[in-house]
Amino acid sequence: MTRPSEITRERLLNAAERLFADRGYEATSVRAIVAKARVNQAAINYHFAGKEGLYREVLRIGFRALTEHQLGHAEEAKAMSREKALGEFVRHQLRPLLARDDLSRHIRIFNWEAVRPTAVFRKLVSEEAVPFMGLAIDLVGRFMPKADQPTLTVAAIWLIGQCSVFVRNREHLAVPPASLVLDEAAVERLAGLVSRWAVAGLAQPA
Amino acid sequence: MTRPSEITRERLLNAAERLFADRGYEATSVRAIVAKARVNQAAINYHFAGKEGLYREVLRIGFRALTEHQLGHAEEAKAMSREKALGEFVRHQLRPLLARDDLSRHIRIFNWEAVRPTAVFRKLVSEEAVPFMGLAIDLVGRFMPKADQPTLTVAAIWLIGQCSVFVRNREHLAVPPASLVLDEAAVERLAGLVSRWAVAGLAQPA
DNA sequence: CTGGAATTCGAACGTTAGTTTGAAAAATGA
DNA sequence: TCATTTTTCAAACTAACGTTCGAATTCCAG
Repeated sequence: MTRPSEITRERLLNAAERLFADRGYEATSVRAIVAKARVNQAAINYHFAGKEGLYREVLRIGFRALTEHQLGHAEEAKAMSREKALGEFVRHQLRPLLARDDLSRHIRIFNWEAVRPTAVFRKLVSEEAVPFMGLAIDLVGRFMPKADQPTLTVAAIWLIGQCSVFVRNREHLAVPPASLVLDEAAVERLAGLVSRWAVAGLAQPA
Repeated sequence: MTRPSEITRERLLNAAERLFADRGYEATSVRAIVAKARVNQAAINYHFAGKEGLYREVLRIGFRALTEHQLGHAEEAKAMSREKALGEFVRHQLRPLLARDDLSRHIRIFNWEAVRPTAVFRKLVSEEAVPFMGLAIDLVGRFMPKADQPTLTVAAIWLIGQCSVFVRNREHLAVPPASLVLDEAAVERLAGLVSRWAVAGLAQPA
């Protein structure tokens, strides 16, 4: 096993993750990736058998990281009150508004996929079980113990959508007519507002 | 004034609107547009000075139609109870889930812009006053008479986002794990659910 | 060392994108 | 009708895209 090529692989994955998070899959060219990674043009095809292969790998890493992060907090969440648990969920979803870390980038990439799912993504979700939606369904289920499965599914999507609208429109919100300032305090307030609205909506008698 | 070319113009606008609504701006090629419109390749550049010019015109038409439609219902809305008004707003936003008419296509195009705003779109919203957001702010203001402007803005975005998540993810929702059937009855139920959740969230004491 | 495998490299390939061109055709007003 | 303008058309152009290629280089076990 020879692997000094690991450096090139790592550089490509790192550069690609950032560019895919910022611009989405289609708008990111392989030339931009190899330039940012400072490797040769043909490196992507050699190491990942093409742009799609590279993207698949980035998605896989994102999946793993996200579900691990969520599952890691799943136990704690069960111990919290349902209101507290929902607040944490919302705060986590709004994270990309401020942070520029790995987790935020993963969320942003999946936000791209929510708009125009690539074939790569579709295949991946069908192959790998995604406990993410399951977590959201469990969460809303604590507010609606008597609801049936379709209603819970809708409620979970509704909850996720409430957060993603802010994440996705981040650039939009900073300029008029919205003119939101998105500093740390503002995001904290935002998370508080959304949580309270969501709690009130879910907790009401059906 | 000579204008037998109006036919070509109209055909281009019609074909372009449908393709832009389905695939977004970038993914729609001029060759696909002229093929669907059954006109010559160079027609777009002759009549609209390029793909961007055509898109700008489609956006302008969409803006006008949407705001007219909203303003047309603004008077009626004021006469309704706030709950009824919000229900109508939600139902209108969810319209593209079922219908394939002009209005639905316009909404879908703006849903594309919500994800990756084009330069054309940015310029247009900065030039033309968009009373759309104002309507949503007025609506949520009826539930939160004491809230300040930033909170109202956030609330309006929140409300719009609740609907757009379903519109945007329509294809996604039909397959597992969500597996939603989106027939007329289901959309009606969905609008009812979202309305009630939103009302409960907004109406609660701050 | 050293020979064979792994990796890097620059150049080119074939395709598709939006746009431009200049001549042909159609429409218009005098 | 005729001279002029407007509109259509087929073809070519330039740029960017993802990919492929073969030679050059680097790596590592024997």
